[in-house]
Amino acid sequence: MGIESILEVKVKEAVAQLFKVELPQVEFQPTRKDFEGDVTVVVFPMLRYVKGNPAKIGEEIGQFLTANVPAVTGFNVIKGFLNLVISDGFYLDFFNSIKTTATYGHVAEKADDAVMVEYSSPNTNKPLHLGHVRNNLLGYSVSEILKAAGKKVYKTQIINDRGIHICKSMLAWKRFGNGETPESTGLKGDKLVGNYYVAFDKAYKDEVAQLVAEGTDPKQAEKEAPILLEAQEMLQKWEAGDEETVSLWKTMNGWVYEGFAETYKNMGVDFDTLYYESDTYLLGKDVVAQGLEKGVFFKKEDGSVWIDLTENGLDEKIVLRSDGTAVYMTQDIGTAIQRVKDYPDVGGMVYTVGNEQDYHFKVLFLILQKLGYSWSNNLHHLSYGMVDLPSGKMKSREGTVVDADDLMQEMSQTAANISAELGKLEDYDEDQKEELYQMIGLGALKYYILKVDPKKRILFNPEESVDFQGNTGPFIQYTYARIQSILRKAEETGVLKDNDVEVEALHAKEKELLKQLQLYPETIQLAAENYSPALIANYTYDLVKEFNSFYQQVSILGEADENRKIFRVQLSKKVGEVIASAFRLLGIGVPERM
RNA sequence: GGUCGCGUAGCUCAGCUGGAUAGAGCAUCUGCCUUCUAAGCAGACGGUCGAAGGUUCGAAUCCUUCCGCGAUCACCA
Repeated sequence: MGIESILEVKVKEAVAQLFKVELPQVEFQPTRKDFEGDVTVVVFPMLRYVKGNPAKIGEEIGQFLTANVPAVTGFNVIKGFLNLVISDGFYLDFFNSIKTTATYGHVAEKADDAVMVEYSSPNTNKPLHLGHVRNNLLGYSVSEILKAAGKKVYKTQIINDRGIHICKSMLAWKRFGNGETPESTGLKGDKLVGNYYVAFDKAYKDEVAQLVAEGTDPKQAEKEAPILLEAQEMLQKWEAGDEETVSLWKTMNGWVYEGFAETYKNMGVDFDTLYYESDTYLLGKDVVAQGLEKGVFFKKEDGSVWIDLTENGLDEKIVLRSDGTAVYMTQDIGTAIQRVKDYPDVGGMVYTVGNEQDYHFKVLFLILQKLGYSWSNNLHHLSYGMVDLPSGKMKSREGTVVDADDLMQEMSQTAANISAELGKLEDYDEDQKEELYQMIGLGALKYYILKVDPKKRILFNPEESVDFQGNTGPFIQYTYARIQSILRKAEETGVLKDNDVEVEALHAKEKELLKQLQLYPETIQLAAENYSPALIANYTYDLVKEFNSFYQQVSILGEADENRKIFRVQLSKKVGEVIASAFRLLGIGVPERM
């Protein structure tokens, strides 16, 4: 049990006894470094219940706690802040209670409480770019965090394999492709298909320009360019099940999937189950029909179906076209319901989708609530800001994108360059080096993206490479590697032990480390509640900074006292385990050496 | 125009449901490798927390107005 929960009870007891008042809650905070003490009780909020001078009240509570709580060995009061000094013994007991717990900080899975996390969900007509990277890293990490907080998690994505965008790539390939394949060109499938998407756009623009030159109104030209009309015709053929079209669609999608699979593997993300838009785009129509009967929706004269959300401060929103076909919203309603049918233990969902769709999800969740689904109160849109370049938005059609594969490759290369300069890995073979560089490069990239609050937009400057020093992934990996180095030496000299040891008078740095370790479980809970990997990243950074300071100031293996040496090794080991555990939640690996 | 989000040091970001003198990293400048990995440590420099009001014992945090940036307001997905 954490010190605060113990103190909470005792402070209430103190107030009850001293002032005959019941406190509903007590406010704690870690004592600031400039003051003596470990935990601070804020007296001000008590003034609503206890009348008097806050300093004096603090004084009296402090005396009570020192006399009645063994863990409290002293106190001081500054203004309305009661700073308590907590005994070394308390922190040592805490450490002994967790030091061999491999899953420290994690909560055991509650099986009845599953959640489905959707992320990635790319279009299948072009390669993944930096925006997808942020999406994937967030979705994956949040999934891991939710698991650590005791949820059962299904990771999923909906693959947008249908629609006019695919037809554009298909058409361009038919026209200009000469039968090219990933095999014949040596290109990754998604790259190949993406090239044709760009080729389509170029041809389209040329045609529009020509029409305009021939005197057509520019707006009309944009609608009437032959290649666009042909693409639309292709979509109709696809929907009608035309054999040749469907076959080409399958082939080209297949190429893209192979390309994506490679990218996902390199990125280190995965999925438990997949949904394809081509399977789900018709879902939801029945639900709309039922909702219409129930009066949730209403029909307009032209036959289109709408929902009126004006009383919720939103507008009217269409859920079915006048020709009876599904829109985006119809599909999402259907897919959500389908998912609960497929996985009945799912009681909530998380959608990792960019913030340009905030409105869509607000509406979707409201609709599902009005339809009366029990799980509709546990839906969350994990909304994140765009990743922009200094030149503005990334646009695939214009080629101003930071390609995911290229970026990961560059990061590994940077790691390799730095590593070669430092020259600490002379005895590693090429494969080991390659694996390590990838771990470090990816670690830098992932940390760089995940440490930022998801809501904020990221400005990514490809000219300035991602840092490897300071508050970065490699810094944390480096600290982990250092710890492993100590542990290897400790093992050789026989001081790597699990037994509890008596240590008197903790070093200030040891105590700080223990306090930081104590925060790990609540940090996971907080990160899960807020769907925020950034909290995990920042926690880990603080822990690592604390360890490096400790490492620099005290000698671990050079410590003369045997018990203390063993304790410091144990402490280092635990810090290493927590680093590894936290980084696993971020999807980042940790190296034995670097 | 309506709605939503963001605005903290030159740059990139922390700052939990309001709490003590607003914290890190990068950059710049000082020190520290014959002792556990210097991708490190210790320190200096750097802030009217976008602006103005308000609530409060106390506001970067909550409320209002305004300014700036972004997104969104399709029978596209």
